[in-house]
Amino acid sequence: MSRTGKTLMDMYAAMRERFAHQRWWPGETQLEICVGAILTQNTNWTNVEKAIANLKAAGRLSLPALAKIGHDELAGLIRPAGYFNVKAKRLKNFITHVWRQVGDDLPAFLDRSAGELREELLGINGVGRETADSIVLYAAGKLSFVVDAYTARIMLRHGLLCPEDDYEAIKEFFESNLADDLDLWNDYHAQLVAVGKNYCKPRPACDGCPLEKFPHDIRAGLMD
DNA sequence: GACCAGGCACATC
DNA sequence: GATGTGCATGGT
Repeated sequence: MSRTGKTLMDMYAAMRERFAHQRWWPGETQLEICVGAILTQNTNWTNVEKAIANLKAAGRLSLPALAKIGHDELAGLIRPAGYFNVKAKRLKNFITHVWRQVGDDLPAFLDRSAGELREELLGINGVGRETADSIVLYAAGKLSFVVDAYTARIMLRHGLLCPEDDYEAIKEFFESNLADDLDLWNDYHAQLVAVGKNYCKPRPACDGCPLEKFPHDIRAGLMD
């Protein structure tokens, strides 16, 4: 293993010791994972849980039900997840795409190589790189490392990547330095999210800094 | 009241 | 190709 690979594994060990295995994705079925992946776009997971609970309570968390549901009803059910109008469209795009291809047989849709499935998903309007990778890794159970805002922020702050590294560069960094181990890729991303949620905030905590009383946006007040 | 949360598409330059 | 903007609820 490369020195970089060893560092990544040491980081994983440290996170794992602190948080324990995260047992992701938090969803009972492949469909629930796909739905959650779309609903969690730029949104706190607790809000997504409310939306998914609404779908379950309404008996709408199935491919046939979602294939039939109208925009207004769907938007109303997923309202707590935020961006409910755009997410209703994105969810519909995904469901319609799958339904036309395999009907109610989601496992059949997911049953192809990671690369092929990723490209297929990226062709759906509303499914971007993170959403596609989440579905490939967590719903299909195939090797595709998931990069998110936490991942980029944490790795940047630890000097393991540059500000100009884009999604694909970060993804490649992990995929080429970690062993091809589904459980490792699964939990590595989940551990990074745990670190991000608990410690690695956009505005770093600056307790004790001599400049603490000067706000980070000090220039805004000087521009008048 | 401000900030933040497991993005993405689209308009504009 | 890079940058800016709209989308929206709910917790801290």
